Amino acid sequence: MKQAQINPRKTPKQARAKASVQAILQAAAHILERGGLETLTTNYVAEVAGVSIGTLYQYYPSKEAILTDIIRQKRARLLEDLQAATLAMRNESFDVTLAKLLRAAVGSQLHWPKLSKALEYAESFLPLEQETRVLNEQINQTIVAFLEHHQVACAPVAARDLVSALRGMIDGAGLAGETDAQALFERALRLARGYLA
Amino acid sequence: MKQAQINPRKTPKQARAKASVQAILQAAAHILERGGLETLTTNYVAEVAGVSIGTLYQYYPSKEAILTDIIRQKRARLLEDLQAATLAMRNESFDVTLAKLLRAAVGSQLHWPKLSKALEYAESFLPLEQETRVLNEQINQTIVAFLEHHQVACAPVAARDLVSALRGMIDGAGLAGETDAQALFERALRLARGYLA
Amino acid sequence: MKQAQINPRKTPKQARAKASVQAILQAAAHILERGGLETLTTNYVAEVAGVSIGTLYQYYPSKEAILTDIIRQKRARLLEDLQAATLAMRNESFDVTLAKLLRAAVGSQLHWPKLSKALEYAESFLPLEQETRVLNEQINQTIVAFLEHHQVACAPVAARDLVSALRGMIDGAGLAGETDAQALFERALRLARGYLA
Amino acid sequence: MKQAQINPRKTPKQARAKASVQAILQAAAHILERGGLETLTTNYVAEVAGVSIGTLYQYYPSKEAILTDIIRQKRARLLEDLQAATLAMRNESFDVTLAKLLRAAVGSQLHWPKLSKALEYAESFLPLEQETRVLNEQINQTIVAFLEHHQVACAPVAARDLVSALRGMIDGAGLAGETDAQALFERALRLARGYLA
DNA sequence: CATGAATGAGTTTTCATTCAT
DNA sequence: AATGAATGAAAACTCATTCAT
Repeated sequence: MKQAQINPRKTPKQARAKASVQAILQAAAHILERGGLETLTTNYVAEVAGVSIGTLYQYYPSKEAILTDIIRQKRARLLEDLQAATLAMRNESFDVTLAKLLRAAVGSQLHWPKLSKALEYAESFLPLEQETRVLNEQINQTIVAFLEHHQVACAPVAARDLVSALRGMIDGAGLAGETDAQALFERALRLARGYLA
Repeated sequence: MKQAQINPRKTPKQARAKASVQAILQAAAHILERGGLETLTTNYVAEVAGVSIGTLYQYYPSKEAILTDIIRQKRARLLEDLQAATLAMRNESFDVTLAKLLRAAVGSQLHWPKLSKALEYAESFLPLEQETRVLNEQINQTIVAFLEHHQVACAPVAARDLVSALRGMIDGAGLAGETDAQALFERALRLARGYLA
Repeated sequence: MKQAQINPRKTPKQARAKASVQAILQAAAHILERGGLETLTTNYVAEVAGVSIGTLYQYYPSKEAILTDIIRQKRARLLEDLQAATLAMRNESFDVTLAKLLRAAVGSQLHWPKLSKALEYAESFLPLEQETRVLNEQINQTIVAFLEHHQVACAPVAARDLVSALRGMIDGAGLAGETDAQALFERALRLARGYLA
Repeated sequence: MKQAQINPRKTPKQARAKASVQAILQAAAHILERGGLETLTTNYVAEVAGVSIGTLYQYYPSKEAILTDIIRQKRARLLEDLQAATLAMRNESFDVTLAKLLRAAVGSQLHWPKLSKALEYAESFLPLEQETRVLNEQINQTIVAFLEHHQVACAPVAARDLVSALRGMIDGAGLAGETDAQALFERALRLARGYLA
């Protein structure tokens, strides 16, 4: 098993270059959503992105680097949403903040279920780069902080349980074809409240 | 996108042949548990199984067929366990049967978390053969029957939610290094009871 | 390019063994007629013949040996027919003997055109064993003798031309789906008579 | 029985790419002429062509695709020659045009007899692509038109007979080591004229 | 910077043949 | 003699990655 270089190669400065990078990431995400990890090949990503394979390798030194970058972006956005959800937690009831958190979670996963599942599986074998590991840690801390603020016992374990259970549940619903975020949110709320009761 | 043949090629009759097939399946499972889907190659499976590549292809026409067969075996065993758990449900309290079900679920997944996760991901892109689809349906029916027997509303949706949430949670715990089945079982119980309350 | 052993391994003496050899040859011929050389595999021949692959190798040391034996049989039968056709040539007109020869040629090829073509192509790369080379030589001699008896100039070349042209023509008709031996025979007669005029 | 993809993969645009494709086709033709179909392997073709196996598969998705393309090229050239031969047929005698046609036929086959035979045999099991089927049809039409212009009865059958008989005869001569095109041409003329008399 | 042709290690898969039972 | 499980060399084919233009 070779250890691929995963840090992005160079930061694009020109507008055209930024567009290429975005096109690559979006193409990869589309491919994952349609066919999963086993259909993700660099040549295909370049083709769908409308750039040459050479250009792709200008910005990403390996296929893993692309995957890692998608994960990083997703995590960064999720962290933002979770932090926004807990921003006012000191002045809010437990239920209100929890609802905000769950809406963020559902929103981040429901509409691209295959993509979510593929990225989740990819995380299990990719050597994530520093930045993404930090993001994951911050996501975890955000949940832990919320739970501890409300005196939940064993907050770290509870946070892990909730995160993985909710991921599973939302993915399951998405793969089964559900699209009604509100309905799913209500069940997620039941799950989380029940577990924490 | 090539559609691989997934039905086993011939049924081994002699004892020696059965041993080969078992060796192949066990080798593949070991490889998945150690390195995940991306390390599963037919040559490597044959090597670990201690058979020649030709022998492997006598019994399985493709890598996908091996994966499919592992999934089928796992599902068959899980179904057995779940059916055993619900056997006496008419004379038992809700909580007692639920506990039996959750013990079966935890037992089936906790000790081979990477294998579980890999198989679960594999299911999402493999065209499962008839038999496995039937097994999955029966597993689902077993849960649904249990829920309906206790007047749970929307039993089908609840069954799906619970199954996917629990799978996520148990995998998450296993990948995090947990091995204490009892502790995990208690949290799983909280999750399930809370959701169904 | 390995030089395969092509002589039959042992001459079957028991009735059962003779039946096995015949079954093998017929199976191979059927397979060639249906799918050509590229579908002829030893395991498939054994399966169609209803014998085990081990039994097949009891009688033929290689795939080439089977092909060679089919060719030998075909050639032996053709030689017989051609010799019968020329038996009375000293007391017959040119046209009468020629007609007999052509009937034999058409009869030997028309009904299994793909088989004929496959064997013909196989001859071009197989190291034919002694016996078959002798048969081919005798076939040629039979034609040459006939032509010389009627004072045809350059009989050896003419014999070769006629044999290969007629083979091509009969195969072409057979592959095009013709089955009317009489009609084809008449055109073959025109071809041969015209060439020799 | 797997159905291989036979359409060329991408059309080479740069000069370098065109050179690669030509090298591949020529290498394959050489290999066929030297050793026949059974010595034609993609790795060997790539080696002889002086390109990597990957390059070969950039342009041809399978061995069959290479064969098909060689056939297509051969047929295209033959059609050109036959059309040139019949261009002035309305102002020429039957014999003059026929001679031109036969020179084209002899010229196209005599010098690469094993290649011709291999391609002819390959045609019998390859699912030819549209373009080659059209070429074959046009070749046939060219002969039929010539025959009909001279009031030959049953022109379609006669065309088929002549084409397959001549192919067989020329191949037979070539495989026997003949290289004198003129001598062969004269015998071909006798054959054709005799048949059509 | 962008392109796309070329590379070749690595995988999958086949099939003639052997050999223990 | 017959069986069929096992073998492994060899063939087909993929795809991440490099590099000349």
